[in-house]
Amino acid sequence: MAYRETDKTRARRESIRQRILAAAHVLVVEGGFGYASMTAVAARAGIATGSLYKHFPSKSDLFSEVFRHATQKEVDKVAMAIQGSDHAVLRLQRAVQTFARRALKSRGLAWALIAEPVDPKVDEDRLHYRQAYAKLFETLIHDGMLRGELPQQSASVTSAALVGSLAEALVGPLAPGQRQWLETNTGAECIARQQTDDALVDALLRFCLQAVTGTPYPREAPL
Amino acid sequence: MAYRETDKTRARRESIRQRILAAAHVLVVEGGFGYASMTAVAARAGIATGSLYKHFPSKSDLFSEVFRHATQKEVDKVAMAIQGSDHAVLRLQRAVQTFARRALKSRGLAWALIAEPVDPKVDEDRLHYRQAYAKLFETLIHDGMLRGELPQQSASVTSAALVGSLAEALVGPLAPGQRQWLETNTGAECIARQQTDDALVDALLRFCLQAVTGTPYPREAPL
DNA sequence: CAATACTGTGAATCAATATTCATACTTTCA
DNA sequence: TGAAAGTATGAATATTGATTCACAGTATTG
Repeated sequence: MAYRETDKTRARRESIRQRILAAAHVLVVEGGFGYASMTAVAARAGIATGSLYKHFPSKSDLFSEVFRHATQKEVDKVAMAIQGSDHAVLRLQRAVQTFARRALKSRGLAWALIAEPVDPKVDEDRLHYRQAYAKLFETLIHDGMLRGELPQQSASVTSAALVGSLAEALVGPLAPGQRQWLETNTGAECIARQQTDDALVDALLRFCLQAVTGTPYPREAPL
Repeated sequence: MAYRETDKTRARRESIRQRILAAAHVLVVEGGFGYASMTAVAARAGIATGSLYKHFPSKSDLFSEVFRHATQKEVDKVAMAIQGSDHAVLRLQRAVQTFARRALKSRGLAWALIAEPVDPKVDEDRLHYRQAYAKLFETLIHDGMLRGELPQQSASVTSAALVGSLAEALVGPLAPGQRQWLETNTGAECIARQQTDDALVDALLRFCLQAVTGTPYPREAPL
C-alpha cells in the first residue's frame, strides 16, 4: 500500500472545490445560470472541464450548491431582520426593507435567485428558497395575529402574496430597468438610481404593510 | 403555367395551420411548454414533423403564437372585468376575482403562461403578457387616484406588486397543491377544492384591496 | 526509487431536439 | 392529360452542451 489521503491533499482538494464554487457564483452573478456552462465554469476556475467532475457529480449538483449557498445568506439576513419582540408591523417593515435593499443592491444575483428560468433541479431549490421566505413571513403573521397586533387573515396566502409582490416589483419582469446587467454607470447615474430605488422600496413597503394591516401607511401614530 | 393558389387550397392550408396551433395548445395545457416538442405537436396534429415547417418557420414562432393567443384571451377577460365607471375599488375587485378564478380553473395553462421556465423567445412574450396586466392595473389606479377613490401611491409599483402577488399565490411555486397536473379527481375532491379555492380567492382579494386602499376589507359600508 | 492510488486533461462521445432535404404525392389549369 | 407549382414525408443532419474516458501527471509511503 502506498497512498492515503493527507491533510495537505485534503486542503488542496477543498481549495479547488471552493474555487469552482466561487467561479460558478461569479458567472451566475454576472449573467445568470443560463450563462454559466460547465465549460465556462472550468475556464474561470482555471481547470479542465473534466476536472469539475472530480469534485461534483453533475452540473445540477454544482449549481444546486451554488444556489443554496447564495440563498441561505439572503434568507438569514431577512430572518435576522424579522426577529425580535417588537410590534409585528415593525418586524415586517424591517424584513421587507432588508429584502428589498439587498435585492436592489445586487440585481443580477437577485434575478438569478428569484426570477431566471432555470434547470428544473435548481428550480426545486428555488422552491425551498421562496418557501423559506414565505415561512418567515407566515410565522411572523401568525405571531402578530396571536398578539393582536395584526388582523385575522390567512397567513399562508398573505405570505405567498408578499413574496410574490416583492419578487415581481423588485426583480421580476416588471421591475424597472432590469436590463442593466453588465453596464458601467457614471456617478451621477448611481446617485439617481439610488433615489429611485429608495422611492421604490418605500412604495413597496407601503403596499406590503397596508396589505397585511389594512390600515394606511405611513401610520399616524408610531407603534 | 399551370398552378395558382385557389380558395380551396388556401382554406385547406389554413385549416391545417389551425390544427397545428390547436394541437400545440392542447399539449401546453396538458403538460406545459416543456412537454410540447415539435415531434409531439406533429403527432398530435396528425402530420409529419417536417410539415410543421411549411406553416411555421420555427418552433419559437409556433409557440410564440400559441402563447400570445392564449394570453390575449386571459388579458381580455380581465380588461372586460376592469372596465366600467364604477368605483375603482369595485373594478379592482372584479379584476382580481376574474384573474384568480380563471387561473384556478385551469391551473395547467396558468402555470405555463405565468410560471413555467420556457424558451427565451417565448419568455419575451411573457414579459408582454405580465406587462399587459400591469398596464390594466396601472390605468385603473391612476384613474382611481384622479377621482379620489384611491389614496395617492405609485401606480407602477403597486401594479407590479399586484401582478406578483396574484401570480405567486395562485400559480407560482408557493401555490397550494401545484402538482396535480393530469390527476383525475373524484367528485368529492373537486368540491373540496372548490371550497379551498374560494377561500384562496377571498384571502387574495383581501390582500390586494387592502394593499391598494389602505383600509380593511371587507369594508364596513358598501361602495 | 517503485508501487499505488488518486487527480487533472480535453478531445471524443452522448443525448435530446430542432431543422433540413431528397423523394413522393397533389392540385391546378392550358 | 400532363407540365408546372406546391405540399407532405420522415429519416438524416445539425446543434448545443453535459458527461465520459484513456492517458498523463502527482502525492504518498515503504
